[in-house]
Amino acid sequence: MPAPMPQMICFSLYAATHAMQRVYKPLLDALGLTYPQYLVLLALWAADAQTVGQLGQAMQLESNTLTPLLKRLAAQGLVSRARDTSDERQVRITLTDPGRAMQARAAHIPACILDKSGMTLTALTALRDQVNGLRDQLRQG
Amino acid sequence: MPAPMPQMICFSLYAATHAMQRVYKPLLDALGLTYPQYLVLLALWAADAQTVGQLGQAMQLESNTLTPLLKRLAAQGLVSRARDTSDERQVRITLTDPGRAMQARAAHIPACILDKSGMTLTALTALRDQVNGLRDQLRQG
DNA sequence: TGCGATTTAATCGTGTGCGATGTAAATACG
DNA sequence: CGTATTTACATCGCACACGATTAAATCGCA
Repeated sequence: MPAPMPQMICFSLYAATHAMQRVYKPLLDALGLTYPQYLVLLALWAADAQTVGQLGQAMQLESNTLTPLLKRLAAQGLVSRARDTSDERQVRITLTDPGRAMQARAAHIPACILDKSGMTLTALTALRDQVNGLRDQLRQG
Repeated sequence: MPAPMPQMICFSLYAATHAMQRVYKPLLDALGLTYPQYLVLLALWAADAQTVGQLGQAMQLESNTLTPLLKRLAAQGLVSRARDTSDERQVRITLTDPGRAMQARAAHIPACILDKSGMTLTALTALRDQVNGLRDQLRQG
């Protein structure tokens, strides 16, 4: 697709993101998770009992996307959704026992991805930092 | 989101792609286009009269995604869809006059994106090549 | 204290992505 | 030839993303 640069970088990110998701797909299917659901669980494994808004800030998503996704995670019994008692506007998302147990069941995934990326950890880290830099520029611009 | 590397690069791409689409959004809204629709038009501006399969290969998308998208472009009068006379299984997508005219109406977009990226053309090119390299590795792995 | 403004989620409609399946045209092969 | 297989696209269902709107709780401030 010959085109001026900005299109090429945007298509590049678009295609790489889809390619990445396709690599994750079979691994996550075995756990009954989608890619965004997995990302939310990662956030909760790092810090449990976050509000919808906090998760939204971490993932850069609004409640219109997160609410249905979180309801599906709750329907699977991986998280519980409860209004915060001190501020009933907020809904706090908490891992259940199966939700915490899922972390161990997903523990092998990072190594699989690193393997399939065909890159060294160092190169991947450098690439991540550059992509994050672009993302931050785009956010504030 | 503290997590092992592969998650960080995957989330990095995920977030950067969304950030990129948010930058394009207001520019494309003015033209009545979505981001994937714009990418398809870019492909057609580069090479007109492609089949659904050829577009799918360029975009790495299947007909289940492209068919409805192309129908919306056709409904807007930007492309026409016609069975290939020599092989009726194939549907050939051809730009209409308004579809070709759209190229001029979208000509200012690349400069806007480059500006908002806050990066030099050289840096953006290098980043694109790295991301494409990762994408290719993931595809074949 | 009371009432408007703000904050936080949820809901609704549209448009992708994608697995699974269906259908018709073209091809392969006995 | 005629039938099986393959190819190319379309259809269906589900799960994101996201703009716009709504509803409830909280806050600010007279």
